[in-house]
Order: sequence, then C-alpha cells, then structure tokens
Amino acid sequence: MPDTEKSAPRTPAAPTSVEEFRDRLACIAHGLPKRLRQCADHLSRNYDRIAVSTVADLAAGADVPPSALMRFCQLMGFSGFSEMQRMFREAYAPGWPDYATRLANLKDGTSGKPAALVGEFVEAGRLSLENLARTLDEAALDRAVALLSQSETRHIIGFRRSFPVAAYLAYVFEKMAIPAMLHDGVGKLDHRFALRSGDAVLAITFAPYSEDTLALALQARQRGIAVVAVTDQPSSPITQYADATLYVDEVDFGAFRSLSATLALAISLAVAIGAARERKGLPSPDKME
Amino acid sequence: MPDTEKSAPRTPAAPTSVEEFRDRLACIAHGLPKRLRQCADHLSRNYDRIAVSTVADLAAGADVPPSALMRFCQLMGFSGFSEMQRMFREAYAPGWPDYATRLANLKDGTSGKPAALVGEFVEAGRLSLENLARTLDEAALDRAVALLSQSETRHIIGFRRSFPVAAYLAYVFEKMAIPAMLHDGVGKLDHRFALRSGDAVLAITFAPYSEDTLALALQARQRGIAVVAVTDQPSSPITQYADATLYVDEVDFGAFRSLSATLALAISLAVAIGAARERKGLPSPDKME
DNA sequence: TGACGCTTGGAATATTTGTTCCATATAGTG
DNA sequence: CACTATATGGAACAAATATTCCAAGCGTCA
Repeated sequence: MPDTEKSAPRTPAAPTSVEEFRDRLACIAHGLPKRLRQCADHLSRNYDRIAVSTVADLAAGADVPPSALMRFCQLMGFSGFSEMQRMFREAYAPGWPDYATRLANLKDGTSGKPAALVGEFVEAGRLSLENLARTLDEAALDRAVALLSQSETRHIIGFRRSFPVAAYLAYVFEKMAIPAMLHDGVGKLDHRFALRSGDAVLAITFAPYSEDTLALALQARQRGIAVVAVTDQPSSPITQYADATLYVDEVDFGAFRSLSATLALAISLAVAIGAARERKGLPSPDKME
Repeated sequence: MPDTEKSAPRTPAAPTSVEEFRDRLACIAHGLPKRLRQCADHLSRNYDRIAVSTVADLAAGADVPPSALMRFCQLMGFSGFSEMQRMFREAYAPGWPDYATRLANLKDGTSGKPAALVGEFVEAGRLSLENLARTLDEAALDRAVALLSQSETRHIIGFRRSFPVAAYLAYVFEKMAIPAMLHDGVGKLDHRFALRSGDAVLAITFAPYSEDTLALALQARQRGIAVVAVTDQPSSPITQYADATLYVDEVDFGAFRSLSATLALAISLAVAIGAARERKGLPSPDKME
C-alpha cells in the first residue's frame, strides 16, 4: 500500500449517513485534544440539532470557538461545516426524536425485541419517579435527614435488590467526605460490633426482607442507635425498628422492578445530609464527579 | 375599530406554531395569485423541509423566484423568511422547547429543602429516561444482546458510580439462572484469568473512566473475547475495545448524577438476554422476585 | 532551559443567503 | 383600446455565516 506514507492529504471518505457518522466518531474520538473532544461530545449528544444550527450555535453549545468546530468537521472527513450539515439536513426527519412518538415506536415493536423492553422499563421508571414525588412523606424525610446528619458514622445496609442502592449511597457519601460504612456482607461478617453509640443505620430492604438487614436494625435499636429505613410497605418488618421510615413503591414491569425511584430518594437523602452538615460546619463535601 | 380601514400596514400576528401556521395558510390560500399559491402549495406539502432549507431551495421546489417566496412569508405575517424558518426550527426542532426549559429549570432550583431535592432528582431521572428512549441505538442493543446471550459466562465490571449498576446486573442474572460473574475488586484481585474463551465482558464506565475496567476490557479484546460497553460518550476510551457500545447520557443535577437511565438500560439488556436464551432452550430463567 | 510541534483563539476574509427595490409584464376595467 | 392596479422576476444590496490563516499558547523532549 503506497498511500500509507502520504499522511496529510488523505480524505478518508466523509460519512454519508448518521450511522456512518457515529461510527467514524467512535473511531477517531480517542486521543483527541481537549477542544476537539468537546466538539465530539457535544455533537454526539445533539445529533438532532446539527441540521438546524449554525456553526456559532453549536460551537457555543460545545463551549469552543467556531474555528475549533471547523477543524473538527474537517477531521471527520468533510470539507467543512456546510458539507457536514448538508448530510444531516438530508437525513433530517422532524418529529423523530420526540419522546412520546419514539417511545410508542419502541414499545409496539413486536414484543420480543430488546428495544421494546427498553421502552417498557423507561415507562416503568418514569411512573415510579412520579409516584415517589406524589407520595413522599416530607416529615419522615426531614427526620431521616436530621438523624443521619447528626450521627458520627452512617452504616448502610441492603442486600439483594437493595444492594445497588446501598452501594450507591456509600459511593456518594465517600465523594462528599461523609463518614459511612457499607455493610456488604463480604466473608459473611456481619460487623455488628462496628455499630457505636452516636452512629446511625440506614437500612434498605424490600420484600422478601433480608434477615441480615433486619438483624442489624434490631441490634441497633436495642442499643439505642438511630435507624432510618427505606422500604416498600408499612407492613414491612423493618418499620418496627426504625426511627424514621421512607416508603418507595417501585412500579414493576413483568417480574422485574427498576430502582429509579429508590435511587432518586437515596441520592436526595445523601445530598440533603451533605447540605445539613455543611450548614453546621462539619467536614465539608467535595462535590462528586 | 379604526384600524380595519387601513389595510396595508396591519401585521396580523405571525403564527407561533405549526398548527397556527396551517390555519393561517388555510385562511389566506383562497384567491391567491399564481406564484403565491405555488408557494403555499409547496410549503404545505413540505413542512418538514422548511427548517432545513434555504430560500433558494424552497423557491426552486415551488418553481418560483426567491422574491415570490419572500412575499409569501410576509403575507403570512412574518417579517421575512428567516423569522418563519426560526419558528419551524424551534417548534419542532426535536422535542426541544420542553426539554431545554426543563433542563434549565433544573439547574437553578436550589431551595435546599430535602423534599425539594427529591423533586429535582425525580425530574433529573425522568429527563434521563426520556433521553434514553430518544437516543437509543437499537442496532447496537441487538448486537449486545446477541453477544451476551451466546456467551458462556458473562463478566460484569463497573466501579465507582457504575458499581451499583454492575451489582444490579449480577443480581438479575443470578435470579434468572444465567451464568455471570461480578468483578467487584474485593481484595484488589483482578480475576483476569477468570476470562475464558467463549465468555463475554459487560463493562460499564463513565468519566472519569476506571483504569481497572479499561484493563479488563483490553485483556478481553486481546484474547478475542467479546466486549459490550455501556458508557457516556463516543470519546470514552472503552469504545476502542468494545464490540458493541451502548450510550447513556444521564442528566445531572448539581454535581450529582442519577442512574435511572443506566439501570433501565441494564435491566432491559438482562431481560432481553434471558429471553434470547430461553428461545434457544438454554437453562431457563426463574423469574426474579 | 530552549527549541519543536501541536493546539488554540480570534480577527480577517470569502461565501452564501436573505432581503429590498424597481423596471417590466399581466390582468382587469371603463 | 388605454389606463390602472397588481403581480412578477431579477439584479443590487445587506446581513449572516462559514472558512481560512496566523500569532500566541502550551506541553514535551532533548
């Protein structure tokens, strides 16, 4: 191949469809300098606006000068922005990225298709979130924030389906430099002696309620340590041990539940705790990534 | 009303939506001179092209000179073509007016109260889910499902913010009796030798991309083991190693990101894999709780 | 530290695109 | 058939927009 030695003038064929564009973007996106990467990121998040924007608009959105965007277009194999835009204009079919219609398309695609599943779970997640916003018990939430922000160490426990939530909380607390311990059950150690007075437990459990979670909550209660529970129902056994209980009712699709609402509640709780501690001049949060 | 007698300078309010535009068109379309009628006909048949065309294009399409089209725009109540085009760009430039304003509202709503925070995170989650539905790449999803359903063992890896997602996937696979291994980094063991030919890796990573995740993906790629990536951007380094890449762009609130969309995608993936395996008569899923 | 190469921002320029205006054409009316 | 009113096309102009180019910045390697 003789052309490999000539590096500069090769024009590696401009994409002729949005798919090709995406592929090419994925190819060259690595090891791109800062500004060009900003272009790549912004465009990839806004394919739908390329057809109807000016260089200046898009450059502003990507927070780069217009000339950087021009360079990016050429890097993608186009002669300039206009040529790139022409491609997007030809492919432009308005109404496509409209959420409602797109969702409808996703869902009615014969039910075996993976994309249809995404549609269903998206819908389930949205319903769960709406439901959470509607039914949230503000007083209980305030109480939970008070208990957890005043404590020394927060002990987070949740298994099975609740484990991802517990893990996420541990991550967020870590990011905010708030002392917290994740009880992850590794090695079947229950770490019950890690509970110390002045601490608090944040227990997350849904039916079927995990024995280990209940046991830790009981332990805490017996020793006068505050317990905040996140659970599904007032009839949940954890409520007996809890000083504050937050209810989350996830909408399920088929046999499967998402965690959208639970996670939204969890992160709100964490951030509120961070804010409360900041107000009191306690170790201040680094913001997380 | 004195102004009715003055006919020329009245500016009968430009349409502000496509519906209004259509109504107005219907009103004035009768008894229009030839060229203007051609404009009306052509535009009404090509609403979707108005946002992405030039005066010259549309005029050529309607087979009239550009000046005729200009007159038509003014007749419709716009100051000129640009103003008319702006309306079309805004009106159904992809789902925007709504999405953009909601996003803007999100950014500055900071009352500090815990309940308000929940509202914000609920909204962020909903936006993320809508966004996922809008931008999902069905082809990539199908590819991912194919790769992961055909493999022997699925290796799931994700750290930091991605860890909850990985953990949830591991849980769901377990429930469905699908062989999977969660690489959790306990004891700093990287378990790279657990990868065997015929397996597949499902790697989840967001900026800042975890070294360990990238390392495992690279390892897999070098040994010809399929890699499916879930990440945020084409510029993410993981895409270099991936046979199929799924993009999720979570909306953030303040410095914090929810996981709603990522989890919705993850669970869809898992369920689709379960269904695909069932069709092939492979070890059949118990449904999860 | 100094020189090299790549990246960056912005100002200058080129091009495209929109808009106005007027001479001409056409249709309608007394 | 003239005369008026309205419609039309195109050329000239104005504005917006894309594109290029170069001086300055920055990091890297000798």
